Amino acid sequence: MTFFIDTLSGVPIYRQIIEQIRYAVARGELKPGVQLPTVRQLAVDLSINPNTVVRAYRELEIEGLLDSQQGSGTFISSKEVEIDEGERRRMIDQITTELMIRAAAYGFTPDDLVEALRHRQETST
Amino acid sequence: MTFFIDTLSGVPIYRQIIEQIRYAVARGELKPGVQLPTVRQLAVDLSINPNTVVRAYRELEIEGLLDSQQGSGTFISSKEVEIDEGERRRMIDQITTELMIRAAAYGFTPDDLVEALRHRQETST
Amino acid sequence: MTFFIDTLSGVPIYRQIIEQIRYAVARGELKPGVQLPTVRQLAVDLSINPNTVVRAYRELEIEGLLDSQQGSGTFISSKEVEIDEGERRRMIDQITTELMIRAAAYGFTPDDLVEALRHRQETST
Amino acid sequence: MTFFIDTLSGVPIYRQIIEQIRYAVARGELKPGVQLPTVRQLAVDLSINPNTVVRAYRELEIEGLLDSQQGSGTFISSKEVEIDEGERRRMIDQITTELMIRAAAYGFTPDDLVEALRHRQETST
DNA sequence: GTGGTCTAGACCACC
DNA sequence: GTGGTCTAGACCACG
Repeated sequence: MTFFIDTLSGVPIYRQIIEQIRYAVARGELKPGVQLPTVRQLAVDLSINPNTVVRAYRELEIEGLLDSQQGSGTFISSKEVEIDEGERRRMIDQITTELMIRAAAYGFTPDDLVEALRHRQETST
Repeated sequence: MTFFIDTLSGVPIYRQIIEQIRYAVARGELKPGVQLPTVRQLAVDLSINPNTVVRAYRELEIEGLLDSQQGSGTFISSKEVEIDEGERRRMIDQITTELMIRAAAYGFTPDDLVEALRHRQETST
Repeated sequence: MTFFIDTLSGVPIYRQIIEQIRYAVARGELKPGVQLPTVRQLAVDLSINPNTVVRAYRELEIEGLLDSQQGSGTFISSKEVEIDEGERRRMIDQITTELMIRAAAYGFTPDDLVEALRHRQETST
Repeated sequence: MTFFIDTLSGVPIYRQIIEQIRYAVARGELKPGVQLPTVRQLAVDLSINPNTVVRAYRELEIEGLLDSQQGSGTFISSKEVEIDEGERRRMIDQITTELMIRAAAYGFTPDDLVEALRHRQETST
């Protein structure tokens, strides 16, 4: 997989990595057993500090999404990570809330957001 | 105006204040010349440190949205702050992008988001 | 005399009053014995707090430029205020220093300042 | 770069830092990408509180002149900060106006100022 | 009373 | 190690 890091967004790098891996798994691009880039390799590729990669991998390992095997590498965990449906529900609620507030601060209505989302879908199709 | 601070969200308090004021001005609730709560008063109301309020007010003053007058108080700036339309466009793009990535990390599609937004609107009607 | 107060400049109001009186005296517009507006009158005229006028007058009285006479008003002092020549020298040095630094922060050279000053003189002639 | 703080001038410390950085950038001493002293280091060097440095850096970051990267340091922003020529013009006007008023309060004419500026240039040559 | 500045020191997030 | 945020409390400038 390819990563895209935006150092200007203010979003921590390790978090960007985490979310992109989670996303890739969620949509099936990364299947159980697949090997991820090594810590050092990814650090070089993204021109970032290896510790940052370590931190992202470790957090996903704790979560159960990855399996790090000493000496051989890091892999997508075979055991499906079931996210509790209630938790998932709360998650999308939290996300929409935060972003409605942020959009509202610039005078955007929820309708504007919906339109922007639709526009994104069309252009990326 | 009334403020609502969520200390658990991870969003800095001063930033929450900034966005709520920006929002109130954007939707016309706070008009030019109107006085904001004093630094000390708002600090007491929100049970936070006065310096935190100072910081929020100061940032908005630099931006030109507020006018602080030593000895008399802090007011909504009389000069309209023109937000460049291009900038506003970039803003909603950035917001929706972040929204989509974070949602995708939990397996939500843009359609799920639109639905969540619609649901919000209906329930709040 | 007429006063001009700029509340947006950041320069304290009482200081603007002080400097304008000092200036008027320096160039001979206000001669010894002349009565200044009463505190209340000036406060009303400039739409400011009477205490602000009191402060300006008091500071000039301490300096010896004004004489406040209980019950009758405030007057330009009859005794010439001799400013020590050394002090005057230090004053202009301090002023030029501060303003060269401030101008330099925006990339202006002393030559730019000289030119700007000359331009002022011509346009105001 | 080296900083010089004058605690007796009445000019806030954080503002002195801001102007000296702005100046150094304006005259090309600090180029894009160059790292500034760390917050703690500069605080020690100048014998001031780290928060005061933070405040100066922060203001310049909002302005776009600096980039602060958590964990690595504070740098001169790569993106050139375009100062609008009209704004620059207004700036020197405001500065010279203030200079002339303050000088006039002590009986100095614009010519005296020009002379003082010239004198400065010669002696510093 | 108002806001402005500074200090001292804490804890967190990130690299 | 770096910067980011917040608190507590001081003193000053201003109206």
